[in-house]
Amino acid sequence: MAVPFDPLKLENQICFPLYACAKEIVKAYKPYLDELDLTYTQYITMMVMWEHKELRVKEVGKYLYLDSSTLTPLLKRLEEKGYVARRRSTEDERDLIVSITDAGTALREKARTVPARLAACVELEPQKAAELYQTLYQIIGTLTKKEGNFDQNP
Amino acid sequence: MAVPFDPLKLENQICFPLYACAKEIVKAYKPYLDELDLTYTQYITMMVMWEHKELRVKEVGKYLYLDSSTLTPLLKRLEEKGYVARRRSTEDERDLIVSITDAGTALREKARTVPARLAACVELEPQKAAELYQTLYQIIGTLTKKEGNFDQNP
DNA sequence: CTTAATTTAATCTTGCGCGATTGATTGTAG
DNA sequence: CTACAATCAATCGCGCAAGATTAAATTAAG
Repeated sequence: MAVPFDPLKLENQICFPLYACAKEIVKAYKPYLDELDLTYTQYITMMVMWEHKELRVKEVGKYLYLDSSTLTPLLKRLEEKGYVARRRSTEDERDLIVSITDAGTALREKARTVPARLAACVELEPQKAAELYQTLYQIIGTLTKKEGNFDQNP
Repeated sequence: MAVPFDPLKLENQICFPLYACAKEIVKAYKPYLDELDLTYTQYITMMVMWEHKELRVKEVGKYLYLDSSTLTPLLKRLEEKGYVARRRSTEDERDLIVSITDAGTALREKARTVPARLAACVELEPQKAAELYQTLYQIIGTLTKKEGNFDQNP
């Protein structure tokens, strides 16, 4: 009665729940991020800007694993909303420098309660969360080392 | 010297590595799926079709956590490639029935080696993979039970 | 039987995400 | 100093995702 293991069945995939879970989490953020008029990607971009105040587009991309084709239009939208400023570097005009504005810094206060409210939705035990965190970064490390060097210190 | 825990720092997020990891995995699939002329979403859709042969769009969506606004154009593309057929149900003309074609079934053979080749890229220990699998489905279950009833038996 | 509510796929709009290309700027080799 | 390579941000095309709306078909209620 041994049922042969089928590697092409959806339920035997490890990648599918990862894909689906990421989507569901982004969806869970939506009501909270709507209050801030941010999408999820804009939100994590603001996190990077809250921490670093001023970065080149390239550096933002290193933190988020995104490139200019995604970030350029996204940063323009954040600029329209008034949360960041964009200007060319005078030393090297190829670089575009993104910096946080006062409105961007103020937005951080409005965002303070978001992580806790989301955590309440996810209801994940701290130990499992820690394991998940470690495993995910291990996979990211394995995959990004193969192609492309993601040294986080530019 | 206690550094206060900052819930708005990117490195303190559990959701960000989930989001980034899902993206990197889809990227890792790309070279293998390019050989099949499939995108990742098309690939998991084909998995559902390989298993079930014939489903309504609604049912495909239940398995993949996707709705018609994503699936309708995607299934049309799979139809253009010749891997699925689309027809209205005669009993209930609201339902559109998707069925696997011979070419779709044949594609399964070409896809057989994909899971193993991807697993080789990810290099995840079986025990960690099992933990990850369990945790992800736990989160998906928590999030999808809040809004929307995802009973997989229609 | 007729009207109203429900279900379903399709459509529309917005915003990623990424591969590929472009164009401007800078660095380097001869 | 000049040609060539490298490095950036920006652009383009395509394919998701998801919310909102639409239109057709079916079911339920009066």
